[in-house]
Amino acid sequence: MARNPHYTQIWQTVCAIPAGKVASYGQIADLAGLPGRARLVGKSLGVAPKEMNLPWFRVLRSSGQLAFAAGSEQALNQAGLLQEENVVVLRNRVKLAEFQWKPTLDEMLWKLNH
DNA sequence: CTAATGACGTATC
DNA sequence: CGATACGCCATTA
Repeated sequence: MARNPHYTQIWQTVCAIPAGKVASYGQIADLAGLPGRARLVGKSLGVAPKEMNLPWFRVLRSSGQLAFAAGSEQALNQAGLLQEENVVVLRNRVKLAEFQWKPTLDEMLWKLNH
């Protein structure tokens, strides 16, 4: 992997997002113990090896918009993957009020125990 | 070392 | 809601 600053921690957090739910970059950064490093989360996903089956598509902007430009390959791909998990995507954005992941203590503990 | 960059976020207008 | 500006920070040039 491209060195190892905090990428592993971020990947782990992303993996903890349950199917059918989404999280924002800032939220992931925060949960990973890296407040203010939302951009680093994006970079981490960019360099993440596909072999680990990372649910990168469950990560979007704080506004609910997909991280990619509407109409782009990646955006359409992401939207499709999300809808496979019952997540509604309209105009390249997701209704956070309904689908944003709210980590519970059990899930946090599971991640820590991992 | 300095400058630019980016799958971001918040505040303004 | 859209367009800008600025802040953040690891990484790259």
